[in-house]
This record gives sequence, structure tokens and C-alpha cells, in this order.
Amino acid sequence: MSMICDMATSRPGADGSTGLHARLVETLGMAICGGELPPGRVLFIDELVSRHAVSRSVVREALRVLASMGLVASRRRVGTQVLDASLWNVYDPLVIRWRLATGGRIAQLRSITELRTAVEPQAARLAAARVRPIDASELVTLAGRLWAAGQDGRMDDFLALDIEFHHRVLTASGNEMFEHLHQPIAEVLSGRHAYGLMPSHPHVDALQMHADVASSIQRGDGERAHDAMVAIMNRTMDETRHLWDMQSQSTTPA
Amino acid sequence: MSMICDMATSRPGADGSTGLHARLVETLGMAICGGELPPGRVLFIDELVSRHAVSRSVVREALRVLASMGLVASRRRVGTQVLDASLWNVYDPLVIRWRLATGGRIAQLRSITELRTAVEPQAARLAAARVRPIDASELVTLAGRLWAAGQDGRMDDFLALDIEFHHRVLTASGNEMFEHLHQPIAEVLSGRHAYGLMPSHPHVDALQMHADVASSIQRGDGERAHDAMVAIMNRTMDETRHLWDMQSQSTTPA
DNA sequence: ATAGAGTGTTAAGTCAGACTTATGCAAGGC
DNA sequence: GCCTTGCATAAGTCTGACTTAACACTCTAT
Repeated sequence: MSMICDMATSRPGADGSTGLHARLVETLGMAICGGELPPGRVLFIDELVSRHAVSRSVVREALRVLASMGLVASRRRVGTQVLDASLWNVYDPLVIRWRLATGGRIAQLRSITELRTAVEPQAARLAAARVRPIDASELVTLAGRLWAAGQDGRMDDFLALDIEFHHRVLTASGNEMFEHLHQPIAEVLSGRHAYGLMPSHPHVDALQMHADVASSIQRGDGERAHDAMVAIMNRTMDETRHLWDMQSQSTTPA
Repeated sequence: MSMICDMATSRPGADGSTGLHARLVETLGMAICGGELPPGRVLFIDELVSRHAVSRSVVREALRVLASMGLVASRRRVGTQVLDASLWNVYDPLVIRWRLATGGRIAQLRSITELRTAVEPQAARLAAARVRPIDASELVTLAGRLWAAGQDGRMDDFLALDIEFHHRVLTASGNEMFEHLHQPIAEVLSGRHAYGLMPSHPHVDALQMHADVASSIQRGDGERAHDAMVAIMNRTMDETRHLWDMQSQSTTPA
């Protein structure tokens, strides 16, 4: 991997770096997404300097980054105000991560899962038309290993393979916006696993659907790949829908 | 609109603000997205201070924001390096805007248009299940006005109504990630209009499809709303596909 | 000749003080 | 009660100093 790509991990919080900037962005971001700093709350630079024992420039730089994510907005004479959740950039990888780690988890999980139902079938269709033969072959191989891991109940392997499978489909779609969704999708899949939301043994039907997606993509059958992925997404929705049905839907009209 | 929402416009460049920070973010962001600062190029803080006649803290804050968008990465002793386009956050509203305004226009246009073919049909389906009656009624009204503007050839009105129509469908879907796509979609629709990529008179079939979406949503017929929106998106793809077919597809596998 | 260790230089990161500027809010006048 | 004005407040910007991470080069041992 070239150095140009290596350097991307220097994003605040992205690599667990311990720089003051990255830590403050993480601390404030989590506090905002978790509701500890609720919308409307006004923050002052000098107060944050004292509370977090860092210099003014560390605070200012952190607030600039949070503002670009839509979490806060600064105004002269007023201070820096925490914004309503509806203004947050829900596609920012860190916002997604913070919400999945805090009280916004269910809302974020539902948002991404619904987005997946739209995106992944279409990605499968495009992949069937654009995939390189070598990548299609690897996808079929991946589906085979997924099957074996599922049958054996090796859930850690299954999770890793499942993430890789969906990543490969998104990449093969040839659409950069689809491809960039792989990281939040990976986090959602990891989260489902961590929260015990996946069956202890994937149903053989689910395993077959993944195989269908792979072989349809390999054969260039976009419609069939699309439909097989729709089936996977419908099953995923059925398995996770109860999570948000159990609580008031903040984004569902009253 | 409450002050909490008002303050969101303080994002750098979002409101044409003339602060030094916002201007530098815009200048560097456009230069990077436009290829004037190509991937691999190393920037030094002191050089940027001289070239742009601003202080070090203005430069540092701007680079922090650009780094959070994935456009650059700073490393001690090395400098700040422009990253490969594959690492940019393609969902960041400013990155989208800069690419639409520079050489990345066609790639971004294609990405968003393909994303729309995935998202908007699903949004229409969800909207049918979730829309409030008052909003459904307004959507039908909007479709009627769209029809009239299209028939009369009032293209400015047609554009504004078209943007509003798609925005309302995305909002009615009840999914925040769908809703947040309305801004880049609006920019794409505006861009198509500005580049003369829309027919001077929308075909009556296209007008009918919008009416179908609206009435299906009002009747709660998700499948029909979905299919009508698929028809709109297919037509949109047919009208714009030649733009990227004319040039080497950077995201299509070789 | 090559690999590893050590060191120095380089650039970012952090700190602190000073000054500027936008603007919100309160007071006073009409 | 409303409008204007002035002041205080907080962010924005500038500058100098210092710290620190780490890259690159040199030297030594094998």
C-alpha cells in the first residue's frame, strides 16, 4: 500500500492516535453524539481549555473539525453551539462510529440497514456488469468459505468473511459512493455480532443467498444478483427490525 | 427555523462567508479536487502561510478540516500530503461541491446518479408506508405544478419544483441518510440544468412518472411508488449516461 | 556490501500572549 | 414601545517560542 494511502489513517481518532487534537475531537464528538452535550448547549473556548487542560489552539482546531461534521457551529460573541442531530453529517465515518457507540446506536443502525437495502442490491446488479473475471472468481470462493464457516459455526470467521464479501460486492460495483459505504457497513455487521444479534448458526438459506449473489455476478446476471441480494437484505431487516420497533422512532413521522 | 439550525450555515464555504478560515478551506479544497494540487504533493505549513498571506493558525485549522475530509494527511517531519482521490470522503457536502465544480465533475455526477438509482426508488417505497397524509397531499400538488411547469416550458420553475419533489420524497422516507442526500442531489439537478443536460421540454412520460410516484405514495402503494421512481431513474440514466461513456471511466475496472 | 543502531535535522504539534473583529445585548433617547 | 448607539463578549487572527515525533543520514559491526 503506497504511502499516500497509509497516511489516511492519521484522521483524528481513526487510528487510536494519542495526539491531543485527536483525543479532544473524540472526547467532544462522543459527548455530543451520546447526548452528554445536548443540542443547544453553548461551549466556550476558554472553558474547554480549562476543562481539558489543553491549549487554545488544540481546542480551536478540534472545534473546526467538529463544525465541519455539522456537530457544532461557532459564532462570534455567542460561543460554539451544539447542533441538533438532524444537522449532523450522518455519512461522516466518525459520526457514524460515535453514534454506534452511544445512545444514537439504534437510530444509526436502522438508517444504515435501510440504506443497505437500497444500495447493496443495486451494487450487486452493477457488479454483475462490471466485475473483472478474477474478482468474480474470488467472490465465488469467498461465498464457499462463508458457507463452510457458517456450517461449522465458526462465527468469528463467518463475520470476517461476511464483511469481506459485502465489501467485495460494493467494490466490484465500480461506484465510489457504494464502495465508501463498506466501512460503516462493516461496523454495523461487527456491532450486530458483538451485540448478539446474529443467529448462532446462519440459516442454510442465508448461506445459499450469498452463493447466489456470487454466482450471478460471475455469470453477469445482474437481475438475479440484484434479487438474491434483495433476499439477503430482507432477511437482515427481519432479523434487526425488532430493535427499533421496540422504541420510539425518532425519524419516523409522528 | 431555530437558531440551532441557523448556525449550521457557518460551515466553511457553506454560506460564502469571507472569514480567512473558510476562504482557505475553499481555496485548498478546490485546488485539490481540481487536480491543481495532485495526490502525492507535499504541502508545508510555512509555505502556505507565505503563499496565502495568513497566519499559521489559519493554515493549521484549514488543514485539520481538509484532513477530516480525507483530502490530506499530515505527518510530523514529512509535511501535509495530498491524498489519492480514492481516500476522499465522497459523501462530504463540500467535497461533492468541489468535484462538481472541477475536473472530477463527471465522476461525481456519475457516482451520485448511480447512487440515486439505488436510493430514490427505495425512498419512494418507504415514503408510501410512512408519509403523513398532509405531506402526501402536498406531494401530489407538487407533481401537478411540476406537470404544468413542464408543459409550459418554464424550465427554471420546473427545476425548482423537481428539486423540491425529490427532496420531499427523500424526507418522507423517514430515513435520515436518504434525507441527507437531498443536497448533493439538488446540486446535481441544478448542474444538469446549468450544463444544458435537461431536455428543453420534459417529455410527457417523465411528467407522468412523477405524478405516478406522488399518487402511489399517497395511496400507500410502496411497490408502485418504487417502480415509478425506477422508471424516472432509468430515464435519468439514459439522458446522462453518454456524459461518462464519452470518457475513460476512472472507477470502472480496466 | 548490508543491516542495524544512533543521532541530528525537519516539520508538525502544542503553548501562550496579544490584538482584531464581529456582534449580541443592554441602555438611553424619542 | 421602538429605534439607535455603545460596550462588552467571545471568536478570529497573529506571532513567537518551545516540544516532540520521526525521517533520513551516517557510522559501525558483521
